Amino acid sequence: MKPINLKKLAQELNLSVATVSRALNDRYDISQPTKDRVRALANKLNYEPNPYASSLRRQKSKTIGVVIPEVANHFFSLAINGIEEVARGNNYHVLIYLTHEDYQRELAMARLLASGRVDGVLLSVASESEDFGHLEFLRERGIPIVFFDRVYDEMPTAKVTTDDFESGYKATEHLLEAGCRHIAHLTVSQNLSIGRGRKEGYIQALADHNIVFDESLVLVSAQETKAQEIARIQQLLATRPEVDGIFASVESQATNSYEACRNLGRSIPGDIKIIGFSNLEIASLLQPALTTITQPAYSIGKEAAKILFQAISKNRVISPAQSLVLKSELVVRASTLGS
Amino acid sequence: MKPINLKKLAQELNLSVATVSRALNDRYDISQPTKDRVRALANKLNYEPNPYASSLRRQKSKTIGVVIPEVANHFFSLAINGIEEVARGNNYHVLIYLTHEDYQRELAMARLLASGRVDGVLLSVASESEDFGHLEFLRERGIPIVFFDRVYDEMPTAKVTTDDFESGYKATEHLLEAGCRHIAHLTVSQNLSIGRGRKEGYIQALADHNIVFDESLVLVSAQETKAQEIARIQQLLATRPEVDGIFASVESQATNSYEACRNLGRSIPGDIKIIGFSNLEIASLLQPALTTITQPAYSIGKEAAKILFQAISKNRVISPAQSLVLKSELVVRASTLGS
DNA sequence: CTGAAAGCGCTAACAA
DNA sequence: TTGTTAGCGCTTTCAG
Repeated sequence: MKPINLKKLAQELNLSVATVSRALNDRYDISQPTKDRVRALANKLNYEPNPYASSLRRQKSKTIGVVIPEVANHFFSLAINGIEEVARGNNYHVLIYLTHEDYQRELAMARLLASGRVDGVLLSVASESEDFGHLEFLRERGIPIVFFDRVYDEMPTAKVTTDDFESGYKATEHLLEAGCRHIAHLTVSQNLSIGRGRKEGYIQALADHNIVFDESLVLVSAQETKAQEIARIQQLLATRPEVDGIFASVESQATNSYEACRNLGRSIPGDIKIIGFSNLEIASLLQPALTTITQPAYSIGKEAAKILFQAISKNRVISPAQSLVLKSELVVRASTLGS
Repeated sequence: MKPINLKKLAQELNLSVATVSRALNDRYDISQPTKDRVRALANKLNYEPNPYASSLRRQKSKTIGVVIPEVANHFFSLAINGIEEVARGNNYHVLIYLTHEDYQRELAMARLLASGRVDGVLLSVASESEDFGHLEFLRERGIPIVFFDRVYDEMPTAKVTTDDFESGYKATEHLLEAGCRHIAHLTVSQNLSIGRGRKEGYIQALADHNIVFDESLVLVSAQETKAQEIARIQQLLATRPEVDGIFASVESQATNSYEACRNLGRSIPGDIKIIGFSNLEIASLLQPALTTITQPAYSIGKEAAKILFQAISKNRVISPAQSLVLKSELVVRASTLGS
C-alpha cells in the first residue's frame, strides 16, 4: 500500500541510501555483488523511484509537453503518435495540452510549462494567437521549443513543416488542369503560416494560369460550429454560382464542402471539383472519393520530437537551421475528375 | 534565463521563504499588505512555482495518467478531449501513454505510473492483455483507476462503458430486419469486455430470430496491417458467398469491409449490408453512407475523468457502484438499406 | 567500494 | 502575523 523508497531498501539491506541509489543507477563504483543484492530486493518489492524527487534533484523532468489545437483530428493524432513513439524511446513522458485554438489557453499553458515541469515543448500554434510573448517567455526560461506544422516564424528555433506553398500551388494547378476556372479557397486564419503559405501557392498558381485572383472567393474559417461552417460555404456557393472548384486548406473544410454541395444539389465533380488537405485514411471511400493533399503527419511528429530530444540530451540550444520541410503528397481521386 | 524561486522572492522582499509561500498560497494567516507585496513581485518576475518540489512535499502530483491503445482513432481522441477538459477544470495535467494494444507496454506503463507520478489513472485496456496483475499492482500502490470502454471487469473500481450487449443486439437486429440472413461478425479480441458484450448481443439477436449462430462467420481482428485485415475479410466473403450482412465491432473493420466489398465487386447494400461501431463524423459522406452504432465518446471520457477527480479530491476510494453505462446510438444510413 | 551530509524548492509544524 | 526548522525522496559531492 505505502510506496516503498530508498530508505526502506537501505534499511533492509544494511546499506546506506547513497549506495542503494548508486547501485540502482548502475554506477561504476559499486561492486557487482552489492548491485545484485540491491536489484534483487528492489525487484522483489517492486520498487519504483519517486520521479519528482529525482526531477527536483537533477533538475530534469524526463517529460515533454505537447501543445496542440485539438486532438480529434487525424493530422494531430497521427503527429502525437509519432511524438509518443520517440518520447518512449527516450524514456520520456508526454504531457498533452489542448488549446482549442484559443489564445488565452495557449498563454496559460505556456506559463505553466515555464516552471520546470517539462524539459522541452512541441507546439503547433492556435489560430487565434497573434501575439507570441508567451512563447518568447518560455524560451527565455530556457525551455527548448520545436514548432510543428503551425509555426511562429520569428522565433529562432527549429520548425518542422510541410511545403505549404508548393502544396497550395499543386492543389490549385490540379484543379485548373481539371478544367476549373473559378476556384474558391477555404482557408484558416491568416495568422497561421500554413494558412498564408497555402493561400500564396493558390494565388501564384492562378497567376501562372492567367486567372485573376478574386479575394471574395476566399473564405476564412471562423472557428464556428460545423453547421455554421457548412452554412457559410453554401452561402458562398449560392452567391457565386460560377464557382466550379474548391480548394480546402484543412480537412474539415473539405468534408464540410461535400455537405454543402449535397445540400445545394451540386454534383461533385460534375458541377464542382474539390481538393482538400487531409489525413483521412478513408478519403477513398467518400462519395465521391476525395482528392487530397496528404501531409506526412506521423513523420512530422516524429521528426519534431527527434530534434527536441537531440537538444535535450546534448543540452544544446536548437538552431533554426535544424528546421525540416517535409513533402506533402497529392493523391488524385474522383472528386477532381476532369470534365 | 534562470528559473526564479521562492528564495529569490524572499530575499528581494526581506521576508522568509515560508511567508512568501504562504502568501502565494493565499493562506489566512498572512496580512493583506504582505500578500499584495509578494504577489506584485511574483507577477513582475513571472514566478512559477516548481511543481516537482511541491509534489514531493505534498505527495500530490496534480497529474493524471491516461493509458489508451491508440490515439489515431476517433473514439479515443474524442475521449481524450473530454478527459482533458475535466482535467483542466481541476488544474490537473494529463500524461498520455499509448499501448498500441501491446500487453508488454501496458505493463511497463503501469509500473511507471505506480511511482507517484500521477494521482490517478484512466485506462482502456489493450486487447492483448490477459493478465491484469499490473493493474492490481497499481491499485495496491494506492493509485485510483477508472476504466473506460475497455475494462478489466474483476477490479472493484468504477468503469464507464456503453451498453455493448444491447448495441450488439440492436445492430444485429437491424441487419436482420433489413433482410440479412447470413451475418458475419467482425470483432476484436475476446479478452475485451467490449468484444464479448457485442458478440453476445449478436448471438442473442440471432437466436431471437431463429437463426443458427455460426462461429465460422466470426472474424477476430488480429492486429495486423490494414491490407492484411482487408485480405482476411475478402477471404471470408469469398469462401462464404452467402454472407449478406456484416456487423463490424470497431470502426476500422467497417471501413475495411467497404474496401473488401469494393475489391470483390460486391455492392453495398445490394449484395451486402454493413453496420459498424464508429465515431466517424463523416459516416454520412461514405459511399454508401455507413449505418453506425455511435458511442458517446466525449462523454465517456468526461464522465470517467469526473469520477476519478471526485475520488482524488475527496481522497476516497472509488466504488464499483459509481460505474456508468452510457447509451450508444443507432444511426441508420444507406449501407443497410432494406432490400 | 561505501557512507555521511548537503541540498534540489517547496510546505507544514511549531515557535515567537 | 511572521520566522525557524525539518523533511518530502532522491542524487551527488566529499571523505574514508
